[in-house]
Amino acid sequence: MQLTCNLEIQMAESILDSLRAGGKKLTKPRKAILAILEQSSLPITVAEIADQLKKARAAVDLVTVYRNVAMLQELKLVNPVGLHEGQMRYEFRHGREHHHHIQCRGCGQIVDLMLCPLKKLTELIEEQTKFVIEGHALEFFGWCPQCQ
Amino acid sequence: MQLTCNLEIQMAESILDSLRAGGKKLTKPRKAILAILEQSSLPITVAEIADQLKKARAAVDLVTVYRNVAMLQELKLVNPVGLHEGQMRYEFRHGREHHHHIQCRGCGQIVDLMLCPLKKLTELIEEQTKFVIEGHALEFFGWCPQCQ
DNA sequence: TGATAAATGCAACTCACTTGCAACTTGGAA
DNA sequence: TTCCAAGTTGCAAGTGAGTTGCATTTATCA
Repeated sequence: MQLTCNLEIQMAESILDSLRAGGKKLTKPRKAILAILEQSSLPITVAEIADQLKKARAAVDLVTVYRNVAMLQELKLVNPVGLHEGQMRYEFRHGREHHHHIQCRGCGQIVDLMLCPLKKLTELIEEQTKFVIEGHALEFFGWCPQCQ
Repeated sequence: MQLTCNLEIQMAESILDSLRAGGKKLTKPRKAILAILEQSSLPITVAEIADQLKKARAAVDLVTVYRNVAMLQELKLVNPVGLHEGQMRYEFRHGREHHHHIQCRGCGQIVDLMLCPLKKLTELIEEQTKFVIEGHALEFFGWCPQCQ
């Protein structure tokens, strides 16, 4: 029976630096949460992070996951992804280009879309509205090949 | 003291037709909810609809507002607008062009953006992913002139 | 090694939204 | 005009995501 926790992965130095710069400690629960986020190729929910930690025998309280995700968001290490599902998803930022997502209305499957057509438009909107734009959310919804 | 309810407005025939076609009844609470939605120039929340009805001396239970908004969404008479505030907003569709929104991170102010750059991109994504795209959500976040 | 600031886990809470059900409207048929 | 079935409403109670308070624990650094 496998009793060791295999979440000890190599964390990029830049991430550790960001944490140190923010006066954050590298606790065991925090390392495990960071590992799950880094391993996940698509945005995941807080509950999913907690579930995976439980399965990996590194159970962490849901509250701790919420607090860590909020902290990582403040440090801009994770992006929130809102797909109008009733809960938020989060994805690691490190080493990934700015992108968007499409989700199937049938099975819920999420696919990365490695594109963003909004740079020019952002400037135009700033000119017209006098807002200073900080970010945007763009998601597509539809039906995947299997669910059509 | 004003005792009459001034929510009796002229409802577009097309809306009434959609309701009839769906086997829906035109109850007093429903008419009042439709009136609030039609009068609102920006997306509003369920709680805001209920508040406005209370002020107009036409109080309707929150549950009834939720149920009506869900029904209007199914009939495609209102659009959901998710600004990641912890609650959804809704806007009447009738007589308004497809558009998007920008919200100030300071004061929460919402402004309509009468544009959409996503038609061509949607076709491209359908080609590449083999999804059939049904809709998209695009919101901008930033700081309005007063909050900068 | 010891001090201290940060982090954790638990319990209890808030708030958006949903569900079950009995009582009440609406709108069409008799 | 009256009656009735389908649809609708309001209330109470429930669900589920996310938050808060607080006592205990842990990482970090002098």
